[in-house]
Amino acid sequence: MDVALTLFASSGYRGTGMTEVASQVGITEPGVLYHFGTKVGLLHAVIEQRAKLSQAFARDVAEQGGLAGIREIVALAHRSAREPDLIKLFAVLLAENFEDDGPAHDFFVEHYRALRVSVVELIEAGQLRGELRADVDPALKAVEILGTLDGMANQWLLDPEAVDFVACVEAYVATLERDLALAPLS
Amino acid sequence: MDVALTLFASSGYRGTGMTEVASQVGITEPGVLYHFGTKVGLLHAVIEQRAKLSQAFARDVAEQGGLAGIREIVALAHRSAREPDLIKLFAVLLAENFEDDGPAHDFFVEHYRALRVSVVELIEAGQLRGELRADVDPALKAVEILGTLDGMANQWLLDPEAVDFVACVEAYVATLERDLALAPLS
DNA sequence: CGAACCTTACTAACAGCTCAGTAAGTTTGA
DNA sequence: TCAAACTTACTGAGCTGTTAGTAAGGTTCG
Repeated sequence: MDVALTLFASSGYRGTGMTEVASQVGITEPGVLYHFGTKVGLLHAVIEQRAKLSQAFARDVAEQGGLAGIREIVALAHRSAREPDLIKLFAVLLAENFEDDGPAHDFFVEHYRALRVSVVELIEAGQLRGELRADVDPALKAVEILGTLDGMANQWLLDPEAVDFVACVEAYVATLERDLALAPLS
Repeated sequence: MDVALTLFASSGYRGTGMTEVASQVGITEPGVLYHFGTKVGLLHAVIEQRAKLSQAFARDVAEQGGLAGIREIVALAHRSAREPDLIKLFAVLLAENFEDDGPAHDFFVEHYRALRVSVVELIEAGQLRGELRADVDPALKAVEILGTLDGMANQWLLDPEAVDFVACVEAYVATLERDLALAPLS
């Protein structure tokens, strides 16, 4: 599954053959199919394994709530920068599953809905506590925050020499703190 | 090329065969190859045609400079929402070309560098005019703005029922105006 | 005539997947 | 204790379908 992750991340689901997955683990192609049944089975096994970790982390961040939770995004960026293949996997597979009939379309729909719920809860907690300004729509802000992280990551994956992902996230989080906080800091 | 655009957008470059492109225009596969030589030739023809329009629009927006330019992003969002296939094409092909050896890797690297330069110039113009606050790094902000638009569009493409792209862009642009403007508006 | 445009026919490579068989290890029963 | 029965984890061969691309030939039009 580690091999499949790396190959799916670099060549996409459609672009990787079972023969290459098999040869990189030192067995034959039917040997891999014995364990996962089909290629889609392998895909599901890989993404579900990783998604559980990712969503659990998102829930932990959301539980902190408000400004503390937002500041945790920087830690998440540091962790992500150390695992570019994992970020690439999700970016590549997302784009391969925009269409309704993609092999992981439903997974990604649910995945992003769950992530948005986590962020919405984070913002609402901050608003109730009087920590964050009340005139921002949590639903719209959640799309913005998740989208910004994904979009900046995409530019970093494409051109790591030109884009410093961690620096971009730090600057964005600073903006969020400045804009979302109830009382201006400076 | 319109057919290829739609197919590349929905099935990706790797996922579309020349036979399907050909059949949808009513000729055979070698008939298509006669015009574009290879499949990569067709890809280049499609993306270069559309990229010229896209970059010209970005330059026009950037020329306005400062707050007026930022407000133009809303108009861009309205236009994009009417052409989901075009947005999907670039999102899908970007993800297929993260790797150095992708058939359009170099194009996308240059494309995003050019877009970032346009946004940097837009911000710097506003700062020189005293319209935008001077303590934001234009390079980092450019990655953020382009990334946010891409990332929000991705969520919209994946799940149009759950994500209202135009509303998200309007909210984000409002945030930008509030945060980037030198004097707070409210 | 001759160039533009397209067809039919083909090739070599590769895709996912099935099937039959096998070697090794584990469990069960007298 | 020893062997039969069964499970696990594969291999090798092969099936069917599809891929991009080529070679050669023919039609249409100026």
